[in-house]
Formats: sequence, structure tokens, C-alpha cells
Amino acid sequence: MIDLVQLRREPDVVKSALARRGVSAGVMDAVLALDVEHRALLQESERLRSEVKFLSRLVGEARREKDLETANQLAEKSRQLGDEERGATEATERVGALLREQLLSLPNVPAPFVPDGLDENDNVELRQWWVGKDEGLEFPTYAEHQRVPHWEIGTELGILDLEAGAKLAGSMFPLYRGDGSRLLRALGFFALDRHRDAYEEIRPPSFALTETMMSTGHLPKSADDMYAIERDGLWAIPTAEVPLTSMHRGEILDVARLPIRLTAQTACFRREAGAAGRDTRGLLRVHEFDKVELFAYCTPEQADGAYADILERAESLLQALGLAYRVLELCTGDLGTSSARTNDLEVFSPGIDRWLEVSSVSWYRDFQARRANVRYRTSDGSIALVHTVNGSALAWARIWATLVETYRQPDGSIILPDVLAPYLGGQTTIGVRTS
RNA sequence: GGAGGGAUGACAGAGCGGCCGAAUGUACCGGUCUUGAAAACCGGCGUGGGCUUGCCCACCGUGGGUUCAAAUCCCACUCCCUCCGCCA
Repeated sequence: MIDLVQLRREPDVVKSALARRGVSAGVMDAVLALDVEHRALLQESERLRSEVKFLSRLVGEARREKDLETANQLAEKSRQLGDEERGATEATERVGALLREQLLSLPNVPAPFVPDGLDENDNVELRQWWVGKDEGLEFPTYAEHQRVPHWEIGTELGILDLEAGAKLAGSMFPLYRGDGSRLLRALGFFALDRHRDAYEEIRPPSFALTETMMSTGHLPKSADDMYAIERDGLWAIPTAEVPLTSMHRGEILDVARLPIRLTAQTACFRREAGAAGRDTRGLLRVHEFDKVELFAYCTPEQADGAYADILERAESLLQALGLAYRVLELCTGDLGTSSARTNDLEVFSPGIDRWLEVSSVSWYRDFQARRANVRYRTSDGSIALVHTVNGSALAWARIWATLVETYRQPDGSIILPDVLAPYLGGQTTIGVRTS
């Protein structure tokens, strides 16, 4: 949620910032008008309330002095005012709810340097990385045996069984088996271990309350993109960002504790409601995938550092795995609702000849903290909203796909990067022919 | 799933219709004293909102209700604790 006080104080600044994200001036003016109306109603209902309280005190005093006649008169007057107040309060709440609803639907103010644009085509590529780039090597040319899509490799080696997954839960619910399942497990352990030096590992619930979903901005906007368990009022989390952002909901943190850095691997559930028919093959787009998330609660001053650290860690994982990738600065049109700035990492998948998003690092400024009411006490005793920053490191389904394609050998087997060996009992090959 | 007990400020813990936004203690901040510290003493010490910046309003788990007036009474829900049952 954006800052209403700021909107009130510098409407033109906020208006022009949100105009970059396609919010019309008319919408903003409507919000401002609601705010004016709300405050006027609030003043009136508070005035009435104050009077009722004052009269009630007099009733008590009159009673104590046994002046029942005065007491009854005052009580009658107070009752009338009370009726009036009830009406005023109802109106105030109705307008307040409307205002809040409008405010919740507004996106975050983008960082000044975020490029203008309509959609993903206007994102700006910042850099690319591949093995040997520093030594002057060109972008890798992939051989024929690497130009095989992962779903074919998976079937051939018996490590990915999409039909079995579909049988159990419908299409786009993958089932990994044998060494494929072990590889997935290894990737998660590998990443979590690398973040252990600075991030506390969390294993949160996979479901969250509506209130929790509101905090991150996933509700009310993205309800159709999430799985709901209506009977119990729960939603399946689309990312660990959801529980991590709400871990300190409603708290006032001591500034000495900041930044609080957390990491978690969870299953991520996505209905992909708007993506029917797109990227349906293999692991490109699935309803459930595992992802390690990095997260930080911090002061505004710490936000840049926290952001850089998360981005660096995500890149470092890709480099350790030897996968070619590029870094994008998302344009205003492709930015998530809650985000002020986002960098996507896309890995190059040779089997399908495409860049695949495997990480998204975002700075939310105080947008989520305002919804979730996460604050901190500064050294001078005042209270301010924290900033939240998070990023994936990494989303494993697409990494899994890219790994088996990139490291496929002429004989069809896979030789994995050595860094994974400790997590695979020393094994680095899949599908080696022993004969 | 059954029975009972509970939820009050950072923490502990009073209050159980009327100056109660809330006693008291601890912690914390400032001061006096001291060479310094501790102790002692004095003062301060929740959050959010509105406007005429001095006042007003809201908040005692959550949501309703009763009343002139609710932390206090009634109803529902949530969570925690104890016991029983079931269970990986």
C-alpha cells in the first residue's frame, strides 16, 4: 500500500510516478476525494462520540448525588446523540472501507531509475554471464546433443515422469523420479547451505490465511492465480515470500536486530490461470515447484545493501552451476504490483533455445511493511516502517531442466557440476551406460 | 473429538459497569548523589488517527450485542494451557 500521507502532501509527485505504471490521474483524484470525504465524516462522528462520553460522565455524577431527574434527562439526551453518532460512524466506515479498497489496488511507486515500458519486451538487459567469459571466451555454442528438450531427456533417462504427475494431480504437476528426484533435493540443500553464513533458515507452513496474503499484496489482486482451500480459509503459498513477510507482522523491531535475513525452501503453488496453453510442455510452467527464497527486513538505509547481497547470491549459485544467464532490469510495465524495483535472472536453456526466468529480486520499499504493519524503533526512539527485500535463489524446476540440457553428453548421459557431488553421495553422473 | 482454565502495555501482573489508556513491580530513558559505577531518591516511559498543536477519537485476543456509559455484562469465533481420546 502506498503512503496516503505522502499522496495527500505531494499529490503531483505520486500521481506522475504512478502514471508511469498506467494509473490514470482520474483514479488518483478519486482516491484523494474519498480521503477528503472520509476525514470530514470522521471529524463529525468523533465530535458526537466525544459529546456522548461527556454526557455519560455527567449522568454518573448526577446519579452519585442522587439527582435522578437530572440523570435521566442527561441520559435521554445522550441516547439521542448516540443514535446520531451511530449513523455518522457507519458512513465514516463505509467511506473508509472504500478508500482502503482503492488504496490497496494501487501499485507501488517505482524507483526513479526503473525504465518506462509497456511489457516484458521493454525490460532492459544489464549483463550476461557464461563460463569463461572473464577469460575472453564467447557465448557458448551448444552441440547437437545439448539441443534436446529436458522432457525428452527426462523420459529417456527415467528421471522425469510428467504422465504420472498428470495422473495424480492433473497436467503441469511434475513428478520426478530416481536420480531426477535426488537432483532436485540436492539443489535445494546446496543452495540452503550456501546461505547459511548470513541467513536464518526457516521452514514455514505451505498455507496461509487471507490476512497473510494481503500483507504481501497477493490479495486481493491475484486471487485467481492461487489455490484456495475455502473450507478452512487458507491459500496455498505461491512463494515463501508470503510467510516470511508476515513472520513479524504487527511487530515493532529493535533497530539493532536489522537487517533480519531469512531463507526458506518451500513448494510454490501457482494456478497459472491466465497462461492457458502457453509453455505447457515440460517444466517451463508448472503448478507446483520448489524454490529457495532469500528475504530481508531492513531499514531504508540498509535496503540497497540487502538487495545487492540477494542478487549476488542468486548469481553466484548460477555461476557455481556453470549456467549461462542474463540480468534484466524490469520496466514499469512488467513490475509486480508491490515492487519498486525488480531484477530478473534468466538462464539460457539450450534444449529449447530460450531464456527462462529462474529468479526475481525485488525491493518493496515500505509497501508491504505498511500492509503488514512491520515497523522498527530507531536509535532516537521514533518508529518507522521497515523496508522488505527478497529474491529467489533459486527456482528449481527450470534449473533442473536447464542442467540436464546443458550437461547432456553425446552418449545421452548427464555429467553434473562437481559442486553438487556432496549432495548426491559423491555421484555426478546420471544415466551412465555401464556396459 | 470431549472436559475445564486462560488471553490486559517490552515483560510480570491488578482491575470485573462511571476521570481506567489502565494500579503496582521489573526493564528502559533522563536527572540528583558519587572520583566513576552500583545502590538510593526524583522525573519520564504504549500504538494509531483527526484537526483549530492543544485538544479530541480509537485500541485491554477478534467480531457482534446490551447500556446514557464496557477492559469490566452477554453471544460467537480464534489462539494458548491442563486432562481424556485418537494419531505420524
